[in-house]
This record gives sequence, structure tokens and C-alpha cells, in this order.
Amino acid sequence: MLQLNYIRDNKEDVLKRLATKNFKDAETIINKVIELDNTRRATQKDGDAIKAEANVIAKQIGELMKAGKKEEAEIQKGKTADLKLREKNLDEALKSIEEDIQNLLVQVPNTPSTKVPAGKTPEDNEVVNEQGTKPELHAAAVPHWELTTKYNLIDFELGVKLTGPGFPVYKGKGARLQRALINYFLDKATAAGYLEIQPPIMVNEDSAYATGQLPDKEGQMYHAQIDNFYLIPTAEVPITNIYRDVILKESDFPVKNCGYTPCFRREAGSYGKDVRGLNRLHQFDKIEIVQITHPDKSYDTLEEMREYVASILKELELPFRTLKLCGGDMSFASALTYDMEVWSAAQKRWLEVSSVSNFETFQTNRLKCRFKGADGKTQLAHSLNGSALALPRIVASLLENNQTPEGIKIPKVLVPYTGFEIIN
RNA sequence: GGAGAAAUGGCAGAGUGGUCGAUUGCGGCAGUCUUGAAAACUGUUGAGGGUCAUACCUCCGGGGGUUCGAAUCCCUCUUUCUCCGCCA
Repeated sequence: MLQLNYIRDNKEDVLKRLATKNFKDAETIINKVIELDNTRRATQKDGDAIKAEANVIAKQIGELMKAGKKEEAEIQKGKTADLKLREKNLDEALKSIEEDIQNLLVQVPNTPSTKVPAGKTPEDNEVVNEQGTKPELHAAAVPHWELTTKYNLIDFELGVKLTGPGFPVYKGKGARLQRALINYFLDKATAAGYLEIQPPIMVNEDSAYATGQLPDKEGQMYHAQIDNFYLIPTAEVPITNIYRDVILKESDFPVKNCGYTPCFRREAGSYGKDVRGLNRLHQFDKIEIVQITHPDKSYDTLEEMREYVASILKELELPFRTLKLCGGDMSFASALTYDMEVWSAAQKRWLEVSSVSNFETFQTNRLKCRFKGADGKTQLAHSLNGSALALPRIVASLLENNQTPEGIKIPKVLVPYTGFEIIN
């Protein structure tokens, strides 16, 4: 959520930047917000004046009672009835105006950083770099959904029986590979200075709201209605919410947390080759990295996180490319996002495995995650997060890219974790 | 699940209807002393709204109520603790 004062002070700039995100109703909503805020201030001023008056009278009554002047006190009491009524009306008006402002503000996406390329579709994303070499597969090479069946690694049909489509069952070396990747990713993150967190995988409404899943993405989360809990779509939600209503010290920066969790996404309306095999699932595993930083440092941090993710992909010997997302393809909350995509050699397409974003104050404003600066002032921190990494598409490309007539070779760095060098 | 107790500032912990946004201690910050540090002493130290800046307003777990006036009384919800029951 954007800061109201920032919008007031930088209206033209905010509108200009929202335009690169192709947000249509920007001007209407922002004008309305500013107008409501003016009304809010005036209303509060009136209300405060009445409250001040009532406070003075109440104090006088106290003194009169103490002095035994009961009759004079009664006279003063008579004055308050009208004040109370006006106070109540103004308080109600204020509450309703504040709600209106809030309802409008949550509709406004984050303003993109000035570094964000213009554009509307994924084709407009800027390719920052491409690293590694795409493998030449042998003649009999097949996509991963055939490999998982051939080597009995993943049973998609069994998942349908137990739960439904998009809930695969991993078996034997398939299950072991999952566990190996999780441990490898967590060890890497820990070595890079991230504190490992094992959070709940269900969150309450407050948490879902604070990181922006609610109100707009309600349909994308699984909802346990009896207890009003939401299954998390990413570890970002519980981990970032650790810092809800927290005032950090400047010396706490940078806050670096990582966590492994299953992630749950309803992903309504998806179909075709995009969802085949491991390409898109309702339940999948992901290691998330989160940082909270000083506003001056967040873009350096973003680059650091991007390089960190790249370093893992290099170790895994996967060809990948880095995209800087254009305005139209960015998420609602992001100010700047890099997507990392690995090459899936049998599908012959790029698969997104990580998305690294700087949210600036967009998340921390809703979270009320602040810090006390050197000047003693309390201000909003910046938040960033990224996947490091999501498992299914990594597994897909590992299986496809490393297939040989003898079997699927495991990258060297993973062997200590899997305990085997080849799947055959 | 049943019974009882509690929820106050970073922490501990006073305050049971009016001068309480809140005594005090610890912690934090600044200063005095010291070559430096410790100790001691002095000062300072919650958040939000509002204002050019003051005034001023709100917040004592959340919500509602009583009252001229609520941290303090009433209702309700949530959470924590103790005891009992059940249990991986």
C-alpha cells in the first residue's frame, strides 16, 4: 500500500509511474483519495476541538465537585450533552472516511522503480543476461513427465486419487531428490547469512492482509473456513509477517531470513502445456529468502539477492536467464522484479524458478514495519524477497537436461545430499 | 474440553473513577568524572493523528457500554498462565 502522504506530495510523479504499470484508474482513485483525506483532516480537526472542549469541562466539574460546589457542577454537566452528540457524529464520520480511503488505497499498485522498462506483456521484459549452455539431448530424450514415470519418481495419478490434480506424490529417488534440494537450498542460504525460520504454513486473516494476499487475491488461497486460516501461497507471508507492527533498530539491518515451506496455490483457470507435469502445481515446495533493509540500501540488496540466486543455478549447472520485468508484467506490490528462468531442454522452453523483488515501503506500510533512524525519527523500512528456489521446475529441468541413455545424472553439488549420482 | 487467574511503555512492575500518557526499577541514549573503560552521578527515553511550529486529539490486549470524566466499573471476544481431562 502506498503512503498517503507520499501520494499527496508527489502526485504527478506517482501518476506517471503508475502509468508504466498500465494501471488504468490511477488518476480517478488518487484524486478521490486526496479529496477524502482533506475531508478527513477537517473532520478530525472539528472532532478534536470538541473533545478538547469536553475535556476542559470534565476537568472543571471535577474541581467543582471537590470544592463542594455541586450546583455549579450540575450546570456544567448540562453543557456536555450537546458536545457528546456532536462528538459521536464526527467520530462516526471520521471512521467511515478512513475506511473509504483504505478501500481505495489497497486498490493502487506499487509505483515501479524508474529502472523498470516500459511494456505490457512478458515479451516486453528485458533479458539481463543468459548464462550456461543449453545441453544437446540424445535422440530418445523425453519431457520430464515421461521421465518421472519411466523411473518411478513421481506419481501424478496417485496424487489425483489422494487429493486432486496438482498434488503429486514423490516416490523413492524422486522423494529423496526433493529432500536433497530442500536441504541444499537451506544450507546455501544459511551460509549466505540468512537465518533459517520454520514458520506455520497456515496464517490468519491479519497476516494474509498485511502481505497483500487479501483482499484482492482471496480466490488464489486455500481457506480453512472453520478456523478462518489460509494455507500460505509462499513462505513470504508468515516470514514477512514476523515484522508486522515491529520497530527495528538501525543496527538490526539487514534482516535476513530464509525458510522452507510447502506452498499452496489454487491457480484457478490454468490449462494446457503450461500445467503439464511439474510446470504448475497446487502444492509445491519452495525455499524463500526475505530481507528487510534500510531504504538507502534496498537496491544494492536486490542485486545481491539476484546474484545469490544466480550462484545456486550455476552450481546446479542449469542454463538460465535473468529478466527484468516490464511494468505490465510486474506484480501488484513490486517496485522492481527480476525473474530467473531455467532452460527446460526437452520442453524447449524457459521455466520461471525464481522471482526476486524489491517492494520498497509498499509491504512495510501495511505491515507497519519501521525503524528508528539516526535522526531519531521512525520511518518505514524496505522489504525484499525472492525464491531460492522453488523445487518443481528445478526438478523438471534437472531431469530433462541431465538425461542420458544410461539414466539421469545428478549435479555434483547435490550428490552429498541425494546419496546417489544417477537415477536409472 | 472443564475450572480458576491474568493481560499496562523494550523488559519487569505500580496504579482500582478526576492534576495518569501513566510511580519506580532495569535496559537504551546523551553528558559529568576518567588517558580509556567500568562504577557513580545528572539528564533523557512509547506510538499515531494534527500544526510552518506550538497548541490540541487518540491509544493501558481487541470491540462495545456506563459516566460530565475510565488504565481503573460493566458486557463481549482474543490471548497467556495454573489445575483437571484427553493426546502425537
